[in-house]
Amino acid sequence: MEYNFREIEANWREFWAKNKTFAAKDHSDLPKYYVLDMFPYPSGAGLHVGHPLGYIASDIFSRYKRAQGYNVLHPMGYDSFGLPAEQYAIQTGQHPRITTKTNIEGGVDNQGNKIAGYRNQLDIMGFSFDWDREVRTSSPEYYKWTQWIFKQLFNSYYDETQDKAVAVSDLIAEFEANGNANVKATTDYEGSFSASEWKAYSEKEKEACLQEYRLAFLADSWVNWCPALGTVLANDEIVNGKSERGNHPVEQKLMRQWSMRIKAYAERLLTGLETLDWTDSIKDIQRNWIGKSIGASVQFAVDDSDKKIEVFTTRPDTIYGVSFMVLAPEHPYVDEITTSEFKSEVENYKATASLKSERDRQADVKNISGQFTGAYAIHPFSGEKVQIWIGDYVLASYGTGAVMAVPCGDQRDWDFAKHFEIEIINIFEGVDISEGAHTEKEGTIANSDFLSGLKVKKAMKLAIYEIETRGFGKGKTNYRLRDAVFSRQRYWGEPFPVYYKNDIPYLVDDANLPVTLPDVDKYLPTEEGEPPLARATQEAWGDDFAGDRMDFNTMPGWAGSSWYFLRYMDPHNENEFVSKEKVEYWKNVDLYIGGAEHATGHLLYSRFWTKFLHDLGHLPFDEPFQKMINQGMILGRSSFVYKKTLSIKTSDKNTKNRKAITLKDSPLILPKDTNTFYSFNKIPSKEALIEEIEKLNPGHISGSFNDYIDEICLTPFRVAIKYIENDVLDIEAASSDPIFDFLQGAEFIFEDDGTYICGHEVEKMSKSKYNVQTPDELVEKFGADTLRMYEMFLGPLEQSKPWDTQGINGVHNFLRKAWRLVHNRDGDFIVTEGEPTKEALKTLHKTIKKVGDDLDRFSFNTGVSNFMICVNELTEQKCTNKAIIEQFVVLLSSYAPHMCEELWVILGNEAGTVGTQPFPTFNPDHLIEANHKYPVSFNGKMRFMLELPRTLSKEEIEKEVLAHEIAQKWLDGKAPKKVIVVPGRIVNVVI
RNA sequence: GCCCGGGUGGCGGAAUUGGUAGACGCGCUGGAUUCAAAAUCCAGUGUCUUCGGACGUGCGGGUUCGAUUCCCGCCCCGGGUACCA
Repeated sequence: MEYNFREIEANWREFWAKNKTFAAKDHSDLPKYYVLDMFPYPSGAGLHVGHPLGYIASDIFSRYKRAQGYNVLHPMGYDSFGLPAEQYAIQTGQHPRITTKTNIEGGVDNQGNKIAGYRNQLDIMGFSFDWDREVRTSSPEYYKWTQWIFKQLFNSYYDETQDKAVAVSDLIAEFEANGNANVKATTDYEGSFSASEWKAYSEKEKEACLQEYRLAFLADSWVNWCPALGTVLANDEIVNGKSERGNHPVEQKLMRQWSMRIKAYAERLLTGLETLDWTDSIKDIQRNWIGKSIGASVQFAVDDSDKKIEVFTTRPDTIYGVSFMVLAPEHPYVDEITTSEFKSEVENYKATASLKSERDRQADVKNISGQFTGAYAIHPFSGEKVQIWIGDYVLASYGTGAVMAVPCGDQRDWDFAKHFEIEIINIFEGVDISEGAHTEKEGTIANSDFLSGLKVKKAMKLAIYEIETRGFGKGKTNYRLRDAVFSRQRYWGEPFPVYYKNDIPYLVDDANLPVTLPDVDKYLPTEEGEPPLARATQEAWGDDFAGDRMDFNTMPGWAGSSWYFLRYMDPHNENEFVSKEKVEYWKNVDLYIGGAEHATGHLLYSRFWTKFLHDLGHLPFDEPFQKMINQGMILGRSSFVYKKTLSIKTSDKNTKNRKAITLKDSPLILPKDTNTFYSFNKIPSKEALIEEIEKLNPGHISGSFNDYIDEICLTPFRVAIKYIENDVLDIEAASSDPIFDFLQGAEFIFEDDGTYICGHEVEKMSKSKYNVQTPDELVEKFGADTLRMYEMFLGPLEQSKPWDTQGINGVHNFLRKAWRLVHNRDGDFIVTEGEPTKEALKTLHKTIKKVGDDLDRFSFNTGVSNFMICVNELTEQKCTNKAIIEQFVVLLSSYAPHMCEELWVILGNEAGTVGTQPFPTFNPDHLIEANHKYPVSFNGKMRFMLELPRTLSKEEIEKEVLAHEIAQKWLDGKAPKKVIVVPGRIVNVVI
């Protein structure tokens, strides 16, 4: 029988599905192991070969863990709320629910495109997912519990005394008993009230106060508003001042929004990182994002005013270096403190600053701007008057939105002072600050009263002490992490379990969850600018409707993904989000595989929610993902054909049109555009092209032409990679595709062998670049086992690498060779019983050791190499021994499960059991040899190999080596200075 | 600018604790088989070479008997972040 992968793979997939071979048991005496993949958003474009990379690795690892005797939880689901389905709905009117279902289950979209379906695409890869546990974040059964968790957050506040989340009902009880005097909570509330005052508050006032404590709260906050998307965005959804999705501009807007008080967890999110087995790079990204800085908050009184400006500084030791203050233009005090003399200038500056987009401000780092307000602050220690300025280098959203400027110790303050000719006080002993600030946190403080003569570190401590004892402020830790905006003005997301009565938000009762997403007539904002859900009629909300109105927002994408790993443990539980018993058994994720791009979004929010649910006693752990591996991106390899229509880039920025290029006032004459395509190795050189142009422009082109013209080349056109094999273009097939009909009737300059060779470039895989490779095509051509092994063979999992199918034959051949190990030329099955040879045992055990070690360190690519070496050796040995082959099949089964199941049955074993066989045990005895081949080096350079018995002593080895004729030659009669002998390894002779 | 990764043949990559640099695969070259092609098999394949050997892991130094691996300085590429007070 030939290796008929199509038939074999189809049969086994059916077998696994029918027998639920990979179902995880919730009750087991076996130790548990939880392997999780980041679940995908099911887009209409389907999977390309980059997506399954991580899934293949996690699948291999799951199978390995099962072989090691673990009860493995390895689920898959869909992060199925999201923008693309909604955009599609806006364009086509099709309900996102339907689009989403089609994208998952396959079918035809309403434009007639065939959709393969994520599930089908995943299935053909032979993954050992426990599909009975599938979750979809957009299903009401799932988001019921997302809403429930939101309610817990709403009903909790962060108690800083206990350092955990506590029920708001406890807080209310405390307010009723003692007011807020003894409450130490993470809050935006600044006032104080007594118990009787609290009791006198109206319901509305009470709720307004509580909102400032709740972990999920409504607040008017400056949000990132994206007009093009019609929604607010979280900080992590913005890249370079534009929306991550669609690259639209984002502006600051004050809006009433749901937020999450993630700041309360800043310190725990930071320290928790130390317990995690994640890459340093991801941990660093999170550390930077949290952005802890230690210093002091100091109050500066404003002269002739009762206002006090609070600043945060990390350098309280430099307080005597303060020569001015700067407020953010948006700072609330600006209008009040500005003197009449400077009113109009300040107004102008504020207007200019507000017009500048976030992006402009970033681009404008070099441009120093600011405006004096006319007001002065009183230095708390020296009592001197310092000018108060506003400047857009101070951000309203960080710290207190105001800084004490110390130009001698901060470069930005220094630049500002220089620019506006403000005094620069030097408070560093023996440091020259004429050319720039002294920003290092070292040196001795001078010219600073009680701080003079102290080293920076000591001065900092003393300064904070004095600031506190004299009542100017206190030591403080500041975090860059902002509270996370949790509302989105979109349709396709979780509705909030919230209704309003007299503008007071109330939660929907647990018994009435989920609040299901109502149908609407259009997926667009209302004419009044309300979110799409405002379109839903009371009937559309059905029984969910309560109060005056429902909340019109939906939750952001990260709501559902923050806890999905918990739901897999207990996906059908109707009474709890996960049962205590099950979460107690499965605990947190042991291995999480996914992209590094979620470092500041999903990975931070999941940690936040996990810690929160832990605080409430629902989870026995407070970190969701113990170990994480970030797979690299698979890049596309785009192919190009080259048409002889010259592309010219000039250093002259004004010349956009190549035909407008002029030389010595007369237009540059270019060779006529042709319809001729040059094969890659036949492309005329730049010199040849210039020569051609010279002929057309006699006397105009000189040596300076090369300086003037940056680049001159044929015009490249992309061609879909499906028409290309080993860079050879199938002209006939490509030109019959309407997208590439420009090839029809074109002339071609071929290679000498008559083929047309394409050029290529490595870039991101995308539809528009015609370089997308789907797994489906490759599975059809080579089989899933080949694709699985090839994706692993490509290189280390964590590294980005270009996709190139050229090597896939090599892996396919390996599997055929493995198949032939037990089949003769006629395809008949052949194995021999009896004792294996010593050689075969050595090969097998060497492979067991290496493959096992490779799996333990997630080195899947070297694992594939080791299988290849094993098969090469066994083939050479003509080994057909059953015992050896069986062990080999078990070893290989995690990588190539279909073929191994088949071979396992052919070998006479029970169907479907290869995956539960114990991982073969390594026996080092089989590797021990009587002799060792010593590499013998002279001065560190290997000269010859010498096989010697392992029993020899150092002295005997040295004697044998020196007596060897090649050694004699290298010694050339001289005595060696030294001989290093590492028994069982190497010999190095120093001469 | 700062913080993380990374730089090894024509290509993807290997070398796990400082011990034979280039495993394995692709590609390429030659040969066998074939009417021919595909497939398969065999041999070769870092560079230079006076065929003795010399050089060789981004560059320059250092430690060591021995460095892709450790240390110092620099260059380049990828990712993150950026008036963060």
